[in-house]
Amino acid sequence: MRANTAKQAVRPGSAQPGSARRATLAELSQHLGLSKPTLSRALNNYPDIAEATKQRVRAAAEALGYKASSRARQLSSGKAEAIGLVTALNNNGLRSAYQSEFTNALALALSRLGHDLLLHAIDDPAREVEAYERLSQEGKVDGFIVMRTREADERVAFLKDRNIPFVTQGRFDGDTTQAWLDVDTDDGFYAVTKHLINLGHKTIAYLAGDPKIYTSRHRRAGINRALNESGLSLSQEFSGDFSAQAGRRAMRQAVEKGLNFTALICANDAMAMGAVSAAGELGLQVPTDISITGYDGVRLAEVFNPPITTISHSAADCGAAMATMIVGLIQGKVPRDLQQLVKPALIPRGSTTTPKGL
Amino acid sequence: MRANTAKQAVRPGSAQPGSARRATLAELSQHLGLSKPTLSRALNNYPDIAEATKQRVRAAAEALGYKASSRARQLSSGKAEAIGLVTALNNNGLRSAYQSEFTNALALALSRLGHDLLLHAIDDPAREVEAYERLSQEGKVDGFIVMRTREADERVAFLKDRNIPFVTQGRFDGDTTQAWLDVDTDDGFYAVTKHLINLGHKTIAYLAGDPKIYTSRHRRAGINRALNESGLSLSQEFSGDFSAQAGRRAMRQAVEKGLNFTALICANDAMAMGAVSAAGELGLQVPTDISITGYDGVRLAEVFNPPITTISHSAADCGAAMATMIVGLIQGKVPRDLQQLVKPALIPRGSTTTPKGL
DNA sequence: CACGATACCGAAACCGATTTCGCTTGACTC
DNA sequence: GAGTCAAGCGAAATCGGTTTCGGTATCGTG
Repeated sequence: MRANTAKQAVRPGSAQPGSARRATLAELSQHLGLSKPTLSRALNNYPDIAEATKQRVRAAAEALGYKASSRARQLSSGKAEAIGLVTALNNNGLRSAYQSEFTNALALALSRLGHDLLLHAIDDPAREVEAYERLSQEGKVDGFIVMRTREADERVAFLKDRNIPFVTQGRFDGDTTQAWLDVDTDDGFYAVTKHLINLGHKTIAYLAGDPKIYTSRHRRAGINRALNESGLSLSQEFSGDFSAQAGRRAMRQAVEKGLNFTALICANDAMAMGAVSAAGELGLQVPTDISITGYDGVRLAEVFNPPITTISHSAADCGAAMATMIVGLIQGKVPRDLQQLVKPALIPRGSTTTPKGL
Repeated sequence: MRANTAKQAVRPGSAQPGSARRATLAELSQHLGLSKPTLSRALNNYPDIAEATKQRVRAAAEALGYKASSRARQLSSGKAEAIGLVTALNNNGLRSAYQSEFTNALALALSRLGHDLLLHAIDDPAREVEAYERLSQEGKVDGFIVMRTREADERVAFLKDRNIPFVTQGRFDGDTTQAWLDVDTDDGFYAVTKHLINLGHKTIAYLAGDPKIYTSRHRRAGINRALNESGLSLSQEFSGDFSAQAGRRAMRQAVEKGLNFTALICANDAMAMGAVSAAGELGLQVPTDISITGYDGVRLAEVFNPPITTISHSAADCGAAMATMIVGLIQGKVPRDLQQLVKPALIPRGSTTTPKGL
């Protein structure tokens, strides 16, 4: 009998590339002379299996290249081991930068916690809830991350009704049992407004975003708080939809009507960048003629011309935090940090300075 | 006996919100007096089930709110019904905009084809292959989308070896059996170079990206082709890493050495925007003093100040196309469009004009 | 020495679908 | 009227794990 070429011989079906058949628990069982339940418990580190056995099992599993089939595990355990993230296709290429960073962080943190991230995109916003329904009914996910909650959010209503675990990005003021993470937008806009006031601005305008977004009123609240403290009030207000185009439009409107403010607070970076661009085209110098601020901390704002003063928080941190929350909820251990309010930071940059007269 | 409240009574376990227990095939079977296999085949529209029976089954399924458990189906059918997308966490917030758009389109198209998108993020690029291995070994996905292939790509090598279906974004020149989609970068850079030449530029520089990226040589090829046709050659060449910072660095370098060109072609939009920003800070007017071009069609480039002339293609179209390809591969029907070369389009904008002397 | 703990492990059921194989029927042929 | 064939459906196995419920040693204890 020849010395057999150990490694190849050990793993029968998968020597040649292509035959990707992996070892099953039954095979491992036969190989070791131990029952399937014992193997299962050994591999999952149950306390009622002898340490020596565990070692032996683990070694054999390693040698045979055994990896538990997640499909089988999911079926028998009744868990999908996955979290759903439903995103409606939006044409806002700027916001998606934040989203992308957030999503990646979320996926990373989830996988560390033994869960996958199931990304589901829809193009028809009207059928959003349907997506949640399908994913949960078919048992593809154990819970959801719900982004950018709205007032009277039908997604939230649905998930609550079905008792499906979920964490929202967006707070719930009344409900103390609902898990959410939110950015302290109020605080952020207070800071940026204060920043402008401290620079000497007395005529400040605001370009708002979609009022349906939950955080819209927090933005205005922060701004008003800062203005009130100094006995000021908003010189003018525009409304936009968070797009760069909206920023351009607002800027044009402002100039057409005769510019009556020295600083413009924008509800997000995209609109700020749009406004800055338009300002340049309209013969206004930023920041000497007009100061403009954003919100989000989109990386691009940093290299914009001029770089945009903004308020930012770590998308990655938020993603990681929400991952922990949702997995905690699913596993039944209600996290104590059920509701987290993240403080954003003011990042002063080149798009703001003292107003002209000063 | 009272008239029972029909709807609630029909579906036993799920009247009250919370008890999310769905009907199973066995229950449906009992309800209808038909066997499980028959139900399964009826619901999956097999030809050997009477049309009348199908109708009856479908109606009952609808009434009972029956949705097949994807977990069970996945186990018995041996398919994960999911495609994996592994992304290494990168700090490039600009590129992620493209990625996000692509990913969403991919997810949308996949779900239409009955597949899910499993997003897996990793932070250690060295363990990238490990992620592919785990996802496939555990049977979580049926195939992969591999982004931005590199020369001697170990991901590709691994997947090929294991015979796991995958589609790459990035071509393979030799291999005609490998499924890929690529952008005709060569064509795009030819176009942008031609654009500059037509404007009258004779001294053109190039800011390259990571040379390890497969497409890097296509960029240069396109540029050279256009230059050669006009008897020109590159005035200067910089190297960067696709980040906005790299664009700033290159611009500073160029000015320090005494600017000896009138146009700068950047390997992507992010670097172009960085370069434009830096140019402004260095007292150069874009485009009058220097023309700068990008590549990618990042939405933000559109509202940059000035808007960046760039070369673009639809990330969404690419995502959808790749979804079709990978699902086709998995289902064994090798698509005829196994290899797709997408033509990008030149988008002339404000960052390019005729050089100063003209 | 008998008895109850305790530590480890196994048999069988189970999760909820799909798949294989074969069994009825009725219609149709000769 | 026997034989053939297709249409329509069901029994049982299967996918590969986990869970439930016990069973067997081994050990200490009174």
